[in-house]
Amino acid sequence: MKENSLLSDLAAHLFSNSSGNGRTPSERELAEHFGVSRGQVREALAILEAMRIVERRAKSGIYLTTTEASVEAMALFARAGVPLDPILIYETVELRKIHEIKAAELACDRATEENYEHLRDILAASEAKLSAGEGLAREDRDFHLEIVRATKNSVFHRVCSVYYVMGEHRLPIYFADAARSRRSHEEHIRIYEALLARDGNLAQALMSAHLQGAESYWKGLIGGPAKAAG
Amino acid sequence: MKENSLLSDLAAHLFSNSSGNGRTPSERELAEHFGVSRGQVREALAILEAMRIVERRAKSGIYLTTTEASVEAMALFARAGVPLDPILIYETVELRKIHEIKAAELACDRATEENYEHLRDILAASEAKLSAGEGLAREDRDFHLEIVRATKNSVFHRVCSVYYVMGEHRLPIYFADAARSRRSHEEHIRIYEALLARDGNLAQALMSAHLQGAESYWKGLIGGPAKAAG
DNA sequence: CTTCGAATCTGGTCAAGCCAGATTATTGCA
DNA sequence: TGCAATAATCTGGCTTGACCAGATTCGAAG
Repeated sequence: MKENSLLSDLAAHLFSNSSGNGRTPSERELAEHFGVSRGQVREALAILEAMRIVERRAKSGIYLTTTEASVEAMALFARAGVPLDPILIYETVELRKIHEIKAAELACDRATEENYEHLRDILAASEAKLSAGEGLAREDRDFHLEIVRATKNSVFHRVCSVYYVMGEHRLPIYFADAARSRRSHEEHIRIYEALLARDGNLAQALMSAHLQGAESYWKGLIGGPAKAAG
Repeated sequence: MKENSLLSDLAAHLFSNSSGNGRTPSERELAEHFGVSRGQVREALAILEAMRIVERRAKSGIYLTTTEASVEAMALFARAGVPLDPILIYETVELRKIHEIKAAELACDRATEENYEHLRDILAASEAKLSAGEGLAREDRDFHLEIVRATKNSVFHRVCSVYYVMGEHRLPIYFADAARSRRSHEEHIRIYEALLARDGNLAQALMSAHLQGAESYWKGLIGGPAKAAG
Protein backbone atom coordinates (compact mmCIF):
# COMPACT_ATOMS: atom_id res chain seq x y z
CA MET A 1 0.00 0.00 0.00
CA LYS A 2 1.10 3.50 -0.69
CA GLU A 3 1.13 5.09 2.69
CA ASN A 4 1.12 8.77 3.24
CA SER A 5 2.17 8.75 6.84
CA LEU A 6 2.37 12.51 7.07
CA LEU A 7 -1.26 12.73 6.02
CA SER A 8 -2.55 10.43 8.73
CA ASP A 9 -0.11 11.63 11.36
CA LEU A 10 -1.06 15.19 10.60
CA ALA A 11 -4.77 14.42 10.77
CA ALA A 12 -4.34 12.71 14.11
CA HIS A 13 -2.26 15.59 15.41
CA LEU A 14 -4.83 18.14 14.30
CA PHE A 15 -7.60 16.36 16.14
CA SER A 16 -5.71 16.21 19.39
CA ASN A 17 -4.19 19.66 19.19
CA SER A 18 -7.06 21.89 18.23
CA SER A 19 -8.40 24.58 20.49
CA GLY A 20 -11.99 24.96 21.56
CA ASN A 21 -13.11 26.69 18.40
CA GLY A 22 -11.54 23.97 16.29
CA ARG A 23 -8.56 26.01 15.34
CA THR A 24 -5.43 23.97 14.80
CA PRO A 25 -1.77 24.92 15.08
CA SER A 26 -0.46 27.03 12.21
CA GLU A 27 1.23 25.64 9.15
CA ARG A 28 4.57 26.84 10.41
CA GLU A 29 4.11 25.13 13.76
CA LEU A 30 3.00 21.91 12.12
CA ALA A 31 5.98 21.97 9.81
CA GLU A 32 8.32 22.34 12.73
CA HIS A 33 6.53 19.69 14.77
CA PHE A 34 6.84 17.09 12.02
CA GLY A 35 10.27 18.19 10.94
CA VAL A 36 9.25 18.91 7.38
CA SER A 37 8.95 22.01 5.27
CA ARG A 38 5.84 24.12 5.04
CA GLY A 39 5.33 22.88 1.53
CA GLN A 40 4.85 19.34 2.73
CA VAL A 41 2.37 20.44 5.33
CA ARG A 42 0.47 22.44 2.78
CA GLU A 43 0.23 19.47 0.44
CA ALA A 44 -1.22 17.32 3.19
CA LEU A 45 -3.57 20.10 4.24
CA ALA A 46 -4.77 20.46 0.65
CA ILE A 47 -5.84 16.82 0.73
CA LEU A 48 -7.39 17.16 4.16
CA GLU A 49 -9.29 20.19 2.91
CA ALA A 50 -10.47 18.33 -0.19
CA MET A 51 -11.72 15.63 2.16
CA ARG A 52 -13.61 18.33 4.03
CA ILE A 53 -11.83 17.42 7.26
CA VAL A 54 -10.26 20.80 7.54
CA GLU A 55 -10.96 24.30 6.36
CA ARG A 56 -8.20 26.75 5.61
CA ARG A 57 -9.16 30.36 6.10
CA ALA A 58 -6.86 32.84 4.47
CA LYS A 59 -4.89 34.93 6.91
CA SER A 60 -6.74 33.40 9.82
CA GLY A 61 -5.92 29.77 10.40
CA ILE A 62 -6.81 26.15 9.88
CA TYR A 63 -10.02 24.89 11.41
CA LEU A 64 -11.45 21.44 11.87
CA THR A 65 -14.67 20.99 9.97
CA THR A 66 -17.74 20.35 12.05
CA THR A 67 -19.27 18.27 9.30
CA GLU A 68 -19.38 14.54 9.80
CA ALA A 69 -16.55 12.68 8.15
CA SER A 70 -17.25 11.99 4.50
CA VAL A 71 -16.87 8.68 2.72
CA GLU A 72 -14.02 10.24 0.81
CA ALA A 73 -12.32 10.87 4.11
CA MET A 74 -12.89 7.29 5.23
CA ALA A 75 -11.67 5.91 1.95
CA LEU A 76 -8.65 8.14 1.85
CA PHE A 77 -7.75 7.30 5.40
CA ALA A 78 -8.13 3.61 4.70
CA ARG A 79 -5.95 4.01 1.65
CA ALA A 80 -3.42 5.91 3.68
CA GLY A 81 -3.14 2.89 5.95
CA VAL A 82 -5.21 4.03 8.90
CA PRO A 83 -7.24 1.10 10.25
CA LEU A 84 -10.90 1.91 10.70
CA ASP A 85 -13.01 1.46 13.77
CA PRO A 86 -14.62 -2.03 13.73
CA ILE A 87 -18.00 -0.42 14.15
CA LEU A 88 -17.52 1.27 10.82
CA ILE A 89 -16.70 -2.06 9.26
CA TYR A 90 -19.88 -3.51 10.68
CA GLU A 91 -21.90 -0.61 9.38
CA THR A 92 -20.26 -1.08 6.04
CA VAL A 93 -21.30 -4.72 5.95
CA GLU A 94 -24.88 -3.73 6.68
CA LEU A 95 -24.71 -1.39 3.74
CA ARG A 96 -23.09 -3.96 1.53
CA LYS A 97 -26.00 -6.26 2.18
CA ILE A 98 -28.43 -3.66 0.95
CA HIS A 99 -26.32 -2.93 -2.08
CA GLU A 100 -25.24 -6.33 -3.13
CA ILE A 101 -28.52 -8.15 -2.70
CA LYS A 102 -30.00 -5.67 -5.11
CA ALA A 103 -26.94 -5.90 -7.32
CA ALA A 104 -27.43 -9.65 -7.61
CA GLU A 105 -30.97 -9.09 -8.74
CA LEU A 106 -30.05 -6.42 -11.28
CA ALA A 107 -27.12 -8.48 -12.51
CA CYS A 108 -29.52 -11.26 -13.47
CA ASP A 109 -31.09 -8.85 -15.92
CA ARG A 110 -28.02 -7.05 -17.12
CA ALA A 111 -25.01 -9.34 -16.91
CA THR A 112 -23.23 -9.91 -20.19
CA GLU A 113 -21.08 -12.81 -21.29
CA GLU A 114 -18.03 -10.76 -20.35
CA ASN A 115 -19.21 -10.61 -16.77
CA TYR A 116 -19.82 -14.34 -16.64
CA GLU A 117 -16.39 -14.93 -18.03
CA HIS A 118 -14.79 -12.76 -15.39
CA LEU A 119 -16.75 -14.52 -12.68
CA ARG A 120 -15.55 -17.89 -13.92
CA ASP A 121 -11.97 -16.66 -13.96
CA ILE A 122 -12.30 -15.39 -10.43
CA LEU A 123 -13.82 -18.64 -9.22
CA ALA A 124 -10.97 -20.55 -10.84
CA ALA A 125 -8.44 -18.29 -9.15
CA SER A 126 -10.22 -18.84 -5.84
CA GLU A 127 -10.06 -22.60 -6.28
CA ALA A 128 -6.32 -22.34 -6.93
CA LYS A 129 -5.77 -20.18 -3.87
CA LEU A 130 -7.75 -22.58 -1.70
CA SER A 131 -5.75 -25.53 -2.95
CA ALA A 132 -2.59 -23.66 -2.14
CA GLY A 133 -3.93 -23.02 1.35
CA GLU A 134 -4.07 -19.29 0.82
CA GLY A 135 -6.74 -16.77 1.81
CA LEU A 136 -9.36 -15.38 -0.52
CA ALA A 137 -9.48 -11.71 0.39
CA ARG A 138 -8.65 -10.49 -3.09
CA GLU A 139 -10.79 -13.01 -4.96
CA ASP A 140 -13.73 -12.38 -2.67
CA ARG A 141 -13.58 -8.70 -3.44
CA ASP A 142 -13.21 -9.34 -7.16
CA PHE A 143 -16.19 -11.69 -7.20
CA HIS A 144 -18.49 -9.29 -5.42
CA LEU A 145 -17.38 -6.28 -7.41
CA GLU A 146 -17.81 -8.13 -10.69
CA ILE A 147 -21.44 -8.73 -9.82
CA VAL A 148 -21.82 -5.06 -9.09
CA ARG A 149 -20.13 -4.27 -12.37
CA ALA A 150 -22.67 -6.49 -14.08
CA THR A 151 -25.37 -4.01 -13.09
CA LYS A 152 -23.82 -1.68 -15.67
CA ASN A 153 -24.17 1.18 -13.24
CA SER A 154 -20.73 2.73 -12.92
CA VAL A 155 -21.58 4.72 -9.84
CA PHE A 156 -22.77 1.55 -8.19
CA HIS A 157 -19.39 0.03 -8.82
CA ARG A 158 -17.52 3.05 -7.58
CA VAL A 159 -19.45 3.17 -4.36
CA CYS A 160 -19.03 -0.51 -3.65
CA SER A 161 -15.33 -0.32 -4.38
CA VAL A 162 -15.01 2.00 -1.44
CA TYR A 163 -16.44 -0.61 0.89
CA TYR A 164 -13.64 -2.94 0.02
CA VAL A 165 -11.02 -0.27 0.34
CA MET A 166 -12.28 0.39 3.84
CA GLY A 167 -12.17 -3.25 4.82
CA GLU A 168 -8.85 -3.87 3.11
CA HIS A 169 -6.92 -4.28 6.30
CA ARG A 170 -9.40 -6.59 7.95
CA LEU A 171 -10.43 -8.95 5.19
CA PRO A 172 -7.24 -11.00 5.20
CA ILE A 173 -7.96 -11.84 8.82
CA TYR A 174 -11.50 -12.88 7.99
CA PHE A 175 -10.29 -15.20 5.26
CA ALA A 176 -7.42 -16.63 7.25
CA ASP A 177 -9.86 -19.30 8.43
CA ALA A 178 -9.63 -22.08 5.84
CA ALA A 179 -13.07 -23.51 6.53
CA ARG A 180 -14.66 -20.10 6.23
CA SER A 181 -12.86 -19.46 2.97
CA ARG A 182 -14.01 -22.78 1.57
CA ARG A 183 -17.62 -22.18 2.59
CA SER A 184 -17.52 -18.68 1.14
CA HIS A 185 -16.15 -20.03 -2.12
CA GLU A 186 -18.91 -22.60 -2.40
CA GLU A 187 -21.53 -19.95 -1.82
CA HIS A 188 -19.95 -17.91 -4.57
CA ILE A 189 -20.34 -20.83 -6.94
CA ARG A 190 -24.02 -21.14 -6.16
CA ILE A 191 -24.52 -17.42 -6.62
CA TYR A 192 -22.76 -17.62 -9.95
CA GLU A 193 -25.08 -20.41 -11.02
CA ALA A 194 -28.13 -18.40 -10.05
CA LEU A 195 -26.82 -15.45 -12.06
CA LEU A 196 -26.19 -17.68 -15.02
CA ALA A 197 -29.75 -18.99 -14.79
CA ARG A 198 -30.84 -15.36 -14.50
CA ASP A 199 -32.92 -16.30 -11.49
CA GLY A 200 -33.21 -12.98 -9.72
CA ASN A 201 -35.02 -14.23 -6.67
CA LEU A 202 -32.60 -17.06 -6.05
CA ALA A 203 -29.59 -14.85 -6.60
CA GLN A 204 -30.94 -12.35 -4.09
CA ALA A 205 -31.63 -15.03 -1.53
CA LEU A 206 -28.23 -16.62 -1.91
CA MET A 207 -26.45 -13.29 -1.70
CA SER A 208 -28.44 -12.39 1.38
CA ALA A 209 -27.49 -15.62 3.12
CA HIS A 210 -23.91 -15.24 2.01
CA LEU A 211 -23.53 -11.77 3.45
CA GLN A 212 -25.36 -12.75 6.59
CA GLY A 213 -22.32 -14.77 7.55
CA ALA A 214 -20.03 -11.79 7.28
CA GLU A 215 -22.47 -9.59 9.14
CA SER A 216 -22.65 -12.02 12.04
CA TYR A 217 -18.88 -12.26 12.12
CA TRP A 218 -18.38 -8.54 12.45
CA LYS A 219 -21.26 -8.16 14.84
CA GLY A 220 -19.64 -10.70 17.08
CA LEU A 221 -16.34 -8.89 16.76
CA ILE A 222 -17.58 -5.53 17.92
CA GLY A 223 -19.70 -7.20 20.58
CA GLY A 224 -22.29 -5.59 22.81
CA PRO A 225 -24.84 -3.05 21.66
CA ALA A 226 -23.59 -1.11 18.68
CA LYS A 227 -23.15 2.57 19.30
CA ALA A 228 -22.97 4.90 16.38
CA ALA A 229 -19.61 6.58 16.06
CA GLY A 230 -19.73 10.39 16.03
CA MET B 1 -19.40 26.72 -3.47
CA LYS B 2 -15.72 26.72 -2.86
CA GLU B 3 -14.24 26.15 -6.24
CA ASN B 4 -10.77 24.99 -6.85
CA SER B 5 -10.49 25.97 -10.46
CA LEU B 6 -6.87 24.98 -10.73
CA LEU B 7 -7.78 21.47 -9.62
CA SER B 8 -10.42 20.93 -12.28
CA ASP B 9 -8.55 22.81 -14.98
CA LEU B 10 -5.46 20.82 -14.23
CA ALA B 11 -7.35 17.53 -14.30
CA ALA B 12 -8.90 18.41 -17.65
CA HIS B 13 -5.54 19.45 -19.01
CA LEU B 14 -3.91 16.23 -17.87
CA PHE B 15 -6.50 14.13 -19.64
CA SER B 16 -6.10 15.92 -22.94
CA ASN B 17 -2.34 16.28 -22.80
CA SER B 18 -1.10 12.86 -21.79
CA SER B 19 0.97 10.72 -24.06
CA GLY B 20 0.14 7.17 -25.05
CA ASN B 21 1.54 5.62 -21.89
CA GLY B 22 -0.52 8.00 -19.77
CA ARG B 23 2.36 10.20 -18.91
CA THR B 24 1.42 13.82 -18.40
CA PRO B 25 3.47 17.00 -18.76
CA SER B 26 5.92 17.63 -15.95
CA GLU B 27 5.18 19.75 -12.91
CA ARG B 28 7.34 22.52 -14.27
CA GLU B 29 5.53 22.55 -17.59
CA LEU B 30 2.15 22.52 -15.89
CA ALA B 31 3.19 25.37 -13.64
CA GLU B 32 4.21 27.44 -16.60
CA HIS B 33 1.10 26.53 -18.57
CA PHE B 34 -1.22 27.67 -15.81
CA GLY B 35 0.92 30.59 -14.80
CA VAL B 36 1.34 29.47 -11.21
CA SER B 37 4.23 28.22 -9.17
CA ARG B 38 5.26 24.61 -8.88
CA GLY B 39 3.98 24.57 -5.34
CA GLN B 40 0.44 25.24 -6.50
CA VAL B 41 0.66 22.51 -9.07
CA ARG B 42 2.00 20.10 -6.50
CA GLU B 43 -0.87 20.87 -4.14
CA ALA B 44 -3.40 20.11 -6.85
CA LEU B 45 -1.51 16.99 -7.86
CA ALA B 46 -1.49 15.79 -4.27
CA ILE B 47 -5.28 15.91 -4.28
CA LEU B 48 -5.49 14.26 -7.68
CA GLU B 49 -3.20 11.54 -6.41
CA ALA B 50 -5.28 11.07 -3.27
CA MET B 51 -8.26 10.69 -5.58
CA ARG B 52 -6.31 8.00 -7.40
CA ILE B 53 -6.66 9.89 -10.67
CA VAL B 54 -2.97 10.33 -11.01
CA GLU B 55 0.16 8.59 -9.86
CA ARG B 56 3.36 10.46 -9.19
CA ARG B 57 6.47 8.40 -9.70
CA ALA B 58 9.57 9.86 -8.12
CA LYS B 59 12.12 11.04 -10.62
CA SER B 60 10.05 9.73 -13.48
CA GLY B 61 6.85 11.61 -14.05
CA ILE B 62 3.14 11.92 -13.47
CA TYR B 63 0.92 9.22 -14.92
CA LEU B 64 -2.80 8.93 -15.33
CA THR B 65 -4.23 6.05 -13.35
CA THR B 66 -5.85 3.31 -15.36
CA THR B 67 -8.22 2.51 -12.55
CA GLU B 68 -11.82 3.57 -12.95
CA ALA B 69 -12.63 6.84 -11.31
CA SER B 70 -13.45 6.42 -7.65
CA VAL B 71 -16.43 7.86 -5.82
CA GLU B 72 -13.98 10.05 -3.99
CA ALA B 73 -12.91 11.44 -7.31
CA MET B 74 -16.47 12.05 -8.38
CA ALA B 75 -17.32 13.69 -5.10
CA LEU B 76 -14.23 15.83 -5.07
CA PHE B 77 -14.80 16.90 -8.64
CA ALA B 78 -18.37 17.78 -7.86
CA ARG B 79 -17.20 19.74 -4.85
CA ALA B 80 -14.63 21.49 -6.97
CA GLY B 81 -17.43 22.70 -9.19
CA VAL B 82 -17.06 20.35 -12.13
CA PRO B 83 -20.51 19.40 -13.44
CA LEU B 84 -20.96 15.67 -13.84
CA ASP B 85 -22.13 13.78 -16.88
CA PRO B 86 -25.95 13.41 -16.77
CA ILE B 87 -25.55 9.67 -17.14
CA LEU B 88 -23.75 9.62 -13.82
CA ILE B 89 -26.59 11.53 -12.25
CA TYR B 90 -29.04 9.00 -13.59
CA GLU B 91 -26.97 6.13 -12.28
CA THR B 92 -26.80 7.90 -8.97
CA VAL B 93 -30.56 8.13 -8.80
CA GLU B 94 -30.85 4.42 -9.48
CA LEU B 95 -28.52 3.84 -6.57
CA ARG B 96 -30.36 6.26 -4.36
CA LYS B 97 -33.52 4.30 -4.94
CA ILE B 98 -31.87 1.14 -3.70
CA HIS B 99 -30.42 2.91 -0.72
CA GLU B 100 -33.23 5.08 0.36
CA ILE B 101 -36.04 2.62 0.01
CA LYS B 102 -34.16 0.41 2.42
CA ALA B 103 -33.32 3.40 4.58
CA ALA B 104 -37.00 4.21 4.91
CA GLU B 105 -37.65 0.69 6.11
CA LEU B 106 -34.78 0.71 8.60
CA ALA B 107 -35.70 4.16 9.81
CA CYS B 108 -39.11 2.86 10.84
CA ASP B 109 -37.32 0.60 13.28
CA ARG B 110 -34.58 2.90 14.43
CA ALA B 111 -35.73 6.49 14.18
CA THR B 112 -35.60 8.43 17.42
CA GLU B 113 -37.59 11.42 18.54
CA GLU B 114 -34.67 13.60 17.51
CA ASN B 115 -34.98 12.38 13.93
CA TYR B 116 -38.70 13.07 13.86
CA GLU B 117 -38.09 16.51 15.23
CA HIS B 118 -35.57 17.28 12.51
CA LEU B 119 -37.92 15.97 9.86
CA ARG B 120 -40.66 18.25 11.13
CA ASP B 121 -38.28 21.22 11.07
CA ILE B 122 -37.29 20.43 7.53
CA LEU B 123 -40.88 20.09 6.39
CA ALA B 124 -41.69 23.43 7.98
CA ALA B 125 -38.75 25.02 6.22
CA SER B 126 -39.91 23.51 2.94
CA GLU B 127 -43.36 24.93 3.42
CA ALA B 128 -41.86 28.35 4.00
CA LYS B 129 -39.71 28.12 0.90
CA LEU B 130 -42.67 27.03 -1.21
CA SER B 131 -44.75 29.92 0.05
CA ALA B 132 -41.93 32.26 -0.86
CA GLY B 133 -41.84 30.75 -4.32
CA GLU B 134 -38.37 29.37 -3.84
CA GLY B 135 -36.92 25.99 -4.81
CA LEU B 136 -36.46 23.08 -2.44
CA ALA B 137 -33.04 21.69 -3.39
CA ARG B 138 -31.57 22.11 0.05
CA GLU B 139 -34.63 20.99 1.99
CA ASP B 140 -35.07 17.96 -0.23
CA ARG B 141 -31.54 16.88 0.50
CA ASP B 142 -31.95 17.48 4.20
CA PHE B 143 -35.15 15.48 4.32
CA HIS B 144 -33.72 12.47 2.57
CA LEU B 145 -30.48 12.53 4.48
CA GLU B 146 -32.29 12.80 7.79
CA ILE B 147 -34.08 9.56 7.02
CA VAL B 148 -30.78 7.97 6.25
CA ARG B 149 -29.42 9.34 9.47
CA ALA B 150 -32.29 7.71 11.27
CA THR B 151 -30.89 4.31 10.30
CA LYS B 152 -28.14 5.03 12.81
CA ASN B 153 -25.61 3.71 10.36
CA SER B 154 -23.00 6.43 9.96
CA VAL B 155 -21.47 4.90 6.86
CA PHE B 156 -24.89 4.84 5.28
CA HIS B 157 -25.18 8.54 5.86
CA ARG B 158 -21.72 9.28 4.55
CA VAL B 159 -22.34 7.36 1.36
CA CYS B 160 -25.67 8.98 0.70
CA SER B 161 -24.24 12.43 1.35
CA VAL B 162 -22.01 11.89 -1.63
CA TYR B 163 -24.99 11.38 -3.89
CA TYR B 164 -26.22 14.81 -3.05
CA VAL B 165 -22.84 16.37 -3.46
CA MET B 166 -22.71 14.93 -6.94
CA GLY B 167 -26.12 16.23 -7.87
CA GLU B 168 -25.57 19.58 -6.22
CA HIS B 169 -25.36 21.53 -9.45
CA ARG B 170 -28.39 19.93 -11.03
CA LEU B 171 -30.90 19.81 -8.21
CA PRO B 172 -31.73 23.51 -8.24
CA ILE B 173 -32.84 23.07 -11.86
CA TYR B 174 -35.00 20.10 -10.94
CA PHE B 175 -36.72 22.05 -8.21
CA ALA B 176 -37.12 25.21 -10.24
CA ASP B 177 -40.48 23.80 -11.33
CA ALA B 178 -42.97 24.99 -8.73
CA ALA B 179 -45.49 22.22 -9.35
CA ARG B 180 -42.82 19.57 -9.04
CA SER B 181 -41.55 21.10 -5.82
CA ARG B 182 -45.04 21.14 -4.35
CA ARG B 183 -45.71 17.54 -5.29
CA SER B 184 -42.36 16.46 -3.90
CA HIS B 185 -43.09 18.25 -0.65
CA GLU B 186 -46.44 16.54 -0.28
CA GLU B 187 -44.84 13.16 -0.85
CA HIS B 188 -42.34 14.00 1.85
CA ILE B 189 -45.16 14.64 4.25
CA ARG B 190 -46.72 11.27 3.55
CA ILE B 191 -43.38 9.56 3.97
CA TYR B 192 -42.91 11.32 7.28
CA GLU B 193 -46.29 10.09 8.44
CA ALA B 194 -45.44 6.53 7.50
CA LEU B 195 -42.18 6.79 9.43
CA LEU B 196 -44.02 8.18 12.41
CA ALA B 197 -46.44 5.25 12.26
CA ARG B 198 -43.39 3.01 11.95
CA ASP B 199 -45.04 1.34 9.01
CA GLY B 200 -42.03 -0.10 7.19
CA ASN B 201 -43.89 -1.42 4.19
CA LEU B 202 -45.76 1.79 3.57
CA ALA B 203 -42.64 3.90 4.03
CA GLN B 204 -40.79 1.77 1.51
CA ALA B 205 -43.60 1.98 -1.02
CA LEU B 206 -43.94 5.71 -0.68
CA MET B 207 -40.22 6.28 -0.95
CA SER B 208 -40.09 4.07 -4.01
CA ALA B 209 -42.85 6.01 -5.73
CA HIS B 210 -41.27 9.29 -4.68
CA LEU B 211 -37.90 8.46 -6.19
CA GLN B 212 -39.49 7.02 -9.29
CA GLY B 213 -40.41 10.54 -10.28
CA ALA B 214 -36.82 11.71 -10.08
CA GLU B 215 -35.60 8.65 -11.93
CA SER B 216 -38.00 9.25 -14.81
CA TYR B 217 -36.98 12.87 -14.96
CA TRP B 218 -33.30 12.08 -15.33
CA LYS B 219 -33.94 9.21 -17.66
CA GLY B 220 -35.83 11.56 -19.94
CA LEU B 221 -33.00 14.05 -19.69
CA ILE B 222 -30.29 11.75 -20.87
CA GLY B 223 -32.58 10.27 -23.50
CA GLY B 224 -31.87 7.32 -25.73
CA PRO B 225 -30.28 4.09 -24.60
CA ALA B 226 -28.05 4.62 -21.61
CA LYS B 227 -24.45 3.79 -22.21
CA ALA B 228 -22.22 3.17 -19.23
CA ALA B 229 -19.48 5.74 -18.92
CA GLY B 230 -15.94 4.35 -18.83
C1' DC C 1 23.05 -1.91 -35.01
C1' DT C 2 24.13 -2.42 -30.39
C1' DT C 3 26.16 -0.84 -26.10
C1' DC C 4 27.47 2.07 -22.67
C1' DG C 5 28.27 6.43 -20.46
C1' DA C 6 27.26 11.31 -20.01
C1' DA C 7 23.96 15.16 -20.24
C1' DT C 8 19.34 16.12 -19.17
C1' DC C 9 14.88 15.71 -17.02
C1' DT C 10 11.87 14.69 -13.16
C1' DG C 11 9.65 14.44 -8.82
C1' DG C 12 10.81 15.28 -3.71
C1' DT C 13 12.10 18.54 -0.50
C1' DC C 14 13.74 22.59 1.65
C1' DA C 15 14.65 27.59 2.67
C1' DA C 16 13.64 32.38 2.58
C1' DG C 17 10.63 35.90 1.58
C1' DC C 18 6.70 39.14 0.26
C1' DC C 19 1.73 40.19 0.64
C1' DA C 20 -2.29 41.75 2.91
C1' DG C 21 -5.96 40.76 5.82
C1' DA C 22 -6.99 38.80 10.54
C1' DT C 23 -5.69 38.87 15.31
C1' DT C 24 -3.86 40.42 19.29
C1' DA C 25 -1.42 43.58 22.24
C1' DT C 26 -0.70 48.13 23.51
C1' DT C 27 -1.34 52.69 24.08
C1' DG C 28 -3.80 56.81 25.12
C1' DC C 29 -7.88 59.26 25.88
C1' DA C 30 -12.18 60.12 28.51
C1' DT D 1 -11.30 52.21 35.34
C1' DG D 2 -13.36 51.43 30.71
C1' DC D 3 -13.01 51.70 26.04
C1' DA D 4 -11.58 52.93 21.56
C1' DA D 5 -7.86 53.73 18.35
C1' DT D 6 -3.42 52.19 16.90
C1' DA D 7 0.61 49.49 16.28
C1' DA D 8 2.93 44.91 16.34
C1' DT D 9 2.38 40.25 15.26
C1' DC D 10 0.53 36.14 13.14
C1' DT D 11 -1.46 33.57 9.37
C1' DG D 12 -2.50 31.48 5.06
C1' DG D 13 -1.50 32.25 -0.08
C1' DC D 14 1.87 32.26 -3.28
C1' DT D 15 6.52 32.78 -5.60
C1' DT D 16 11.41 32.09 -6.61
C1' DG D 17 15.49 29.52 -6.52
C1' DA D 18 18.08 25.70 -5.39
C1' DC D 19 19.85 20.89 -4.40
C1' DC D 20 19.36 15.83 -4.61
C1' DA D 21 19.48 11.42 -6.80
C1' DG D 22 17.32 8.21 -9.60
C1' DA D 23 14.99 7.84 -14.34
C1' DT D 24 15.38 8.87 -19.01
C1' DT D 25 17.36 10.09 -23.16
C1' DC D 26 20.70 10.73 -26.51
C1' DG D 27 24.93 10.42 -28.75
C1' DA D 28 29.37 8.55 -29.35
C1' DA D 29 32.21 4.52 -29.49
C1' DG D 30 32.66 -0.26 -30.71
